[in-house]
Amino acid sequence: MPASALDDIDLRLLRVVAADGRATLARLAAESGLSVSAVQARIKRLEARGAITGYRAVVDPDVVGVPLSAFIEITPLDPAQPDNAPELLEHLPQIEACHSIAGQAAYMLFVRVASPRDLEALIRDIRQAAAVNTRTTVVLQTFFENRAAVPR
Amino acid sequence: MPASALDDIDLRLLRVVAADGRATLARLAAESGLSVSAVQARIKRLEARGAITGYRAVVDPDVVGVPLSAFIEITPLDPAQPDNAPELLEHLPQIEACHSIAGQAAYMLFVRVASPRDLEALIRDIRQAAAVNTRTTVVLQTFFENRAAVPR
DNA sequence: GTTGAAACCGTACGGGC
DNA sequence: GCCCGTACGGTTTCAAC
Repeated sequence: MPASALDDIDLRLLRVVAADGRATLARLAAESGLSVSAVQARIKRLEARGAITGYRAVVDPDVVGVPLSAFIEITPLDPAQPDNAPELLEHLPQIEACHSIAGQAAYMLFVRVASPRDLEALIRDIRQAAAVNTRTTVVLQTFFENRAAVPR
Repeated sequence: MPASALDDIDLRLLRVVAADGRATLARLAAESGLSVSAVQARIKRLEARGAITGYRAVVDPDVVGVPLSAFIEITPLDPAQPDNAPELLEHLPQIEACHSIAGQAAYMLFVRVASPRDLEALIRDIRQAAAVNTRTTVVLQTFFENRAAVPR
């Protein structure tokens, strides 16, 4: 796949659409100085190239019943075994993110659950599904998250 | 602020729109069995109630030049001082999320930067801005993230 | 990239349950 | 209260340039 670099207008469009996924082509055109059609062609290119991987509504976790979140670091019980923890854990919808990390643990998960009781059950499920030890850090308060990551 | 609970249709709409922030009212109507007007009224209610806090395009960090991410735990140097680290750090755009946490550290940050060099500079900025110690865990690979968090 | 025209969509309003 | 149908203006789409 080719990789003609993003120019300033692309970055500008990405910044706007990252902040407002429903921005109209007309607004994007106004903010970039291009015509509506030119903007549309660029957006389609950005989607095709994988620069834009999707669009989502941001949902308040509290309102939909998952007010408790936590970081869970996991480490395989047997380092000799093949390690495919991400695949083994993918089916658990409470796991919002899964990163492999440098440091003592092998992976860092970010999870959302309804209650401490559900967190306990989830940790049990994770340990069992992936044969890992866990180290859980409960989130007390979230000051901000989901901030758009398109550098100026 | 009232809080009439979300019914099954609301949750269904949230699930669809969380996965596809550009889903049309027509599609939401088809998937929920309601008319376009009814769906529109519900979406507006969900936005007004704060169940939907916004819409965004998901941008590939690699493509926009921030391929390196990390978790940074921070702890105030002087526990006696008033602790307003989140406000002191808000101006740093590389910080994508800031949570206060239970455990040894006070806050967990998630950051994105272009290079190890930039990570070093960011850590220095954080220490200086908020008068904190830091403990950084570099992300080696992200298997998944941004998974929609609307429970079934 | 641009223009323009047609199809589609979001919105407001009227009405019925 | 919640829902449906319709009409209008804005938006997306795609051809031709």
